[in-house]
Amino acid sequence: MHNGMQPELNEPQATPSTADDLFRIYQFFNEIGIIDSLSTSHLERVLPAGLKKSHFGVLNHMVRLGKQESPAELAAAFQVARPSMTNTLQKLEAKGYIEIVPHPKDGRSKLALITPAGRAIRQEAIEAIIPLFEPLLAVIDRSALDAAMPVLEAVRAYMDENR
Amino acid sequence: MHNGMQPELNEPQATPSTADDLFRIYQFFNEIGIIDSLSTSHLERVLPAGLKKSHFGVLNHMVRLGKQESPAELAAAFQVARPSMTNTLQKLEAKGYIEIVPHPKDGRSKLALITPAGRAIRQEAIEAIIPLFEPLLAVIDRSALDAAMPVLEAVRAYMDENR
DNA sequence: ATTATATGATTAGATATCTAACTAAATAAG
DNA sequence: CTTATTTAGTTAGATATCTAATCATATAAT
Repeated sequence: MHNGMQPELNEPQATPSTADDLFRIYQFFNEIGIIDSLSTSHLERVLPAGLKKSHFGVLNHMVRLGKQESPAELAAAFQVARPSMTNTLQKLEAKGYIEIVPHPKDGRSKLALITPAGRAIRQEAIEAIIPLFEPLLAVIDRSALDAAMPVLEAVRAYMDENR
Repeated sequence: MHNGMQPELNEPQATPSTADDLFRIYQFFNEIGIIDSLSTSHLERVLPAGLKKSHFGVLNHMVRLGKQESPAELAAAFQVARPSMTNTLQKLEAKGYIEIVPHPKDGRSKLALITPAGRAIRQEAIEAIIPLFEPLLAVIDRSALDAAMPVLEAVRAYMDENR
């Protein structure tokens, strides 16, 4: 249904063809791309207060990790450009979900702190997400996820290193 | 390294916990999102003539499928909004890679045709992509892909149906 | 100490994507 | 037939992301 590189159809069957492998990889990334855009729109449709995926991600990260981080650290954690994180943090601050204070030890840097309102909206978001994810458990079970995750992690690690 | 929902740590081990499954799904989508952004930037760094992933996707789709399609059909095939496809096609037409003609049977519609220049740049793009994908064959082998793809396809199909 | 380099954050500018609204044409309903 | 609805494409407006450039501060080098 979707696009893909041209597979070579007349390969000998005994030896796995490199062209075919490359075609599989292309299909793999295509599938990844479609899933990402579908899951992002599904997610943002249920997030409260007009939160974007990136906004929820940061709030959730802050609650989970429980430590104060600089914009640069957050940008690195989420693999986004620094100006993108500046934008995300400005939006969150404007909505009162985080506070941005000067870094006590480094005059160049800052620290992002989650506010009580930020914690509350993050909790609300999680409760909105759960019914979104739950039906998926019928489609992909735990063992299928267990099989897929290492592949995803290997691909990500490779691209992360060879950036 | 990345964000995720809060896993519940004190679950009984005998029964697989639903909260843990939900956490896995969240991690899964996170991994998907990171891979998509990394692979998109890797891809666009090597694409010729400033082609975007979406531009290459359309050209490649046209060559592979070999039939003339309308903007609406292309938007559906790539799961993007129609105005997005309008934009993509206008860029491709401006660069001379496609031509857009009226649909012979439907006055509302149009047809996108690839030009010789479009075929040439698509071929050039493929040759640029191959060395990008090849090292990945050392990281993910065919059997790992075989294991992962059905999971991806199941997730995509579910989200596609429950849009 | 002074200068050069590296790092953190932001601003500026570009662009791809989205939703909502609009126009035109085809199809269905009456 | 005439009208209502659906479908195709585009325009308008908003926004999240990116790269390049700028400014400030910290660290290294001389």
